[in-house]
Amino acid sequence: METALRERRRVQTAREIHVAAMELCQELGLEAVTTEAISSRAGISLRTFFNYFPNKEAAIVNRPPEFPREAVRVFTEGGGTLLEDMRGLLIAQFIQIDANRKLGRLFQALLRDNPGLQSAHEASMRGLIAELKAILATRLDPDTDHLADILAVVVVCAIKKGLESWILDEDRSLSESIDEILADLKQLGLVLR
Amino acid sequence: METALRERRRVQTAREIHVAAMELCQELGLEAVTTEAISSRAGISLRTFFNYFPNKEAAIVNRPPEFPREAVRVFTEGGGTLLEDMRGLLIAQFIQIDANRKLGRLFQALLRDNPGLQSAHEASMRGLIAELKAILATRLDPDTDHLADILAVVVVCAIKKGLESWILDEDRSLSESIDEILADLKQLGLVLR
DNA sequence: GCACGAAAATGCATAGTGTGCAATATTTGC
DNA sequence: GCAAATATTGCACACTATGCATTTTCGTGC
Repeated sequence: METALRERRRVQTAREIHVAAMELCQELGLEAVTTEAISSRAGISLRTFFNYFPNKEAAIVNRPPEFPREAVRVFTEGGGTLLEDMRGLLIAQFIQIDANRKLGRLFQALLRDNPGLQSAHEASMRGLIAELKAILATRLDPDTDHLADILAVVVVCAIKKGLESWILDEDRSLSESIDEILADLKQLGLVLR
Repeated sequence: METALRERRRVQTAREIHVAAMELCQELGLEAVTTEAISSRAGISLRTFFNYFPNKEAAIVNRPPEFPREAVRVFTEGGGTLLEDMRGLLIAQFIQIDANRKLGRLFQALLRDNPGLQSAHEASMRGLIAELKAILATRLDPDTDHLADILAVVVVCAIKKGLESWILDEDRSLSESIDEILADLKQLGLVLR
């Protein structure tokens, strides 16, 4: 267990920086936040901040949670249609966000109020898109597998939309939002015919 | 015509900065390029550089050409299916790029070789997506108009893919690439059913 | 032509960013 | 406890980006 503990500590530190960054952004607005202030609140040196994140935007945005391995396995082996099986994948993903609903809500608010976060957000989404692309590729026929990346973009875009409406609305249930996303995708299929 | 001349001059200066930035990026790689060097090569002061662009990435990426007004009008009034009429829109857009094919090719190469340009590129694409969203909204039924933004994302993503393969391949014709884009979109419609 | 005013370019000062490097501190396996 | 690996930190430094005051340029009306 050499790495396991250190790894956990690193994750913990990254999280503390992330939370400090988000709080400061909420209090002062993105422009007024400095890496210095973030480091100070997180209880680390400025230099250490840059060991964890390349800039303040990245610290605020952090990374979206990965798709859970188990859900990915079920999806790749899944027996339903693509969209049906996607439902399980999305639920597994959303559950992780739901677990930190408070931070999630805060982040969505920051994103809405600070346009300067968009680029960093999209950068972090690229990772998710790449992941999803690989997952989708396992389910696509040889004649449609070149669509994997564009399909991944579509789904992640839909997820973003779903998150926006879900996380800002207290009364919205998880499955409600997901079914809305899937309905949108199905409808998109019709429009593109 | 007080502004017209000045406006043209501004556009010209912006273009000179843009070209200088691209050349330097090609010669030295993104990391080694400084705003100072760009300004110097463009024959302006560093301070003036920041009157035109917020950072070096933006100068290299510049902005994609807008959809030509006339083509937009034809599209919104168009009598064919969505995808059929989109063809005209894409052709009008690609023609503008074709007019500066050399710079376009250079830019695609820079984008491929310098991952640090991705964020700035996507930022510039957001403008195009917003534009396209508004255009598409004019053609969508009330029951599908909430799909305008996701549809715009899909199309722009397809355009990006088309550009990548088109602009890097000497022998590829404009309409060939566009038809490939449209075929992809149609196929995507099937996959999403 | 010429003077006026708007727009653009510039110089300067300054706060903030991000990285390399070397020194120090901490943790881990033994 | 000790040695190796890993993490944190301080420092120096080059670069980024902006506000502000000044100068330059240029189109306009006389």
